[in-house]
Amino acid sequence: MKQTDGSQRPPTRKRGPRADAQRNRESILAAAADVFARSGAEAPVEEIATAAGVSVATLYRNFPDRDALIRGVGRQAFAVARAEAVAAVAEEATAWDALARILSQSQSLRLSLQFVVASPFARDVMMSDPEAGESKRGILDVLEQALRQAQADGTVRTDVGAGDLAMLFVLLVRQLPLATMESAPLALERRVALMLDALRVGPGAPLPGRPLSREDLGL
Amino acid sequence: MKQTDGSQRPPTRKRGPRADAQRNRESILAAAADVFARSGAEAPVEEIATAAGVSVATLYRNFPDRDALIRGVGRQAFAVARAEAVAAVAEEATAWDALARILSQSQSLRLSLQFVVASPFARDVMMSDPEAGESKRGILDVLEQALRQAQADGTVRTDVGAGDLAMLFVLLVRQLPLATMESAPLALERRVALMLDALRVGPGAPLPGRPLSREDLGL
DNA sequence: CGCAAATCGGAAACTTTGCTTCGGCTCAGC
DNA sequence: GCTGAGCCGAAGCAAAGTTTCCGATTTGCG
Repeated sequence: MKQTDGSQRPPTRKRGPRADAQRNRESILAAAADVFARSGAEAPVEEIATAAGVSVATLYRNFPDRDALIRGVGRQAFAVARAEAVAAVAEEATAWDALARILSQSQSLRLSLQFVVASPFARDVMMSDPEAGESKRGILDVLEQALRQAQADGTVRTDVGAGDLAMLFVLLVRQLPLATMESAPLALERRVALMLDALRVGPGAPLPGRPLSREDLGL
Repeated sequence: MKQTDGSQRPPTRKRGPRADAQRNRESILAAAADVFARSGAEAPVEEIATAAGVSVATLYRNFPDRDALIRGVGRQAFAVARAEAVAAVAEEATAWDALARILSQSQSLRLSLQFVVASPFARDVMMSDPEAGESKRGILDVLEQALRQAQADGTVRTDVGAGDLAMLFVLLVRQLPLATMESAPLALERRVALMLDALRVGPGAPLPGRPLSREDLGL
């Protein structure tokens, strides 16, 4: 676990990074978030560089090593996830609505949870980063409180905890290798909807899309 | 995709395999099923050999290459899974009971589905094996019919198909890397129970064990 | 009991895959 | 236009896994 880091240095002394370099840094970050979300935190660096439209060497200029890249992406994901969770709680009428919105819509939450529970490597990196730690705590506090509130409201079954939530979510959000790529996003939506239904007390809503057949999985 | 295969040749000509060799072959098969189930179909061969208490070279004597090993384990898993599915349907009173029993108890079904939907590699191997193909079809026929029947009985929601079932199952059955290893089996049980609850129409049963907290996942 | 063939295990050879660095070329910014 | 920050292709490494070799051991039968 190295402590190197790709953050822009404080604007003391010297010029800042060149404009195109800055642009590159951002598209790397975006591409990495994307690739990590889809293929897990151990996705090869080259895939990310390609997705970002730069060469590996360029990626390495911005992030000295894998750790730094993970940290960069993770920090951002954590921060955004927290903001989204807070916003959902503030804006939705009920705890259940907030929970449902967060779980079904926050890309950043998916990535964040993937980092801390699905990948031992990313987990180590993020756990040793104080800044990320704070965001992480924030996310979980919000989530846990929303869950408790929803349970108190009687909308969520009381025999699940925040740990169950995180676990289910991480597992269900992974995408299967095959499964006729085009229907993948819909399939994901269905799984999450089903999970929410499973958590909820009382009758839920019908699932989006149509039932998946054997053929959809190539069976 | 090679076509080599480790099956015992027909008893024509020559002596059969030596007794200890036969024993080894079986413990390799068992160990492999175990390791594949836990770590996925791309688990290193060495891990399997160790688990079986033999050396890699010995493993390679029985199964000329990775393909052959996968095929050996897969065929067996498919066959057992089909038998278990058939037995469940025959012995349980309702389609729902059969479905629940199959999904929550069949180790072989887990492995089988993992092979065909979770691992591109194993999928290729198994898909190109005619013998396995027949078992596979058998499993899915039984499963699908049980699902349809349960839906007709009004015990399972009608907006899911066999594909959804397979997908959910495969995803939920994977075990997370961390999560304080000792509680892993229980956590698995909870996930499957929750999934069954999600599929079922009307009120289900409480989940086994206790709610998982943040701490259970080390968060 | 003793031999020959079958089998085994440790270690070496080879392959693959992903990470990281190098060195010359290019272009943004003054 | 100059100049250094920044870019890219390609090469150098390292780790991990697969597969093969070969001398040592064991089984099964006479």
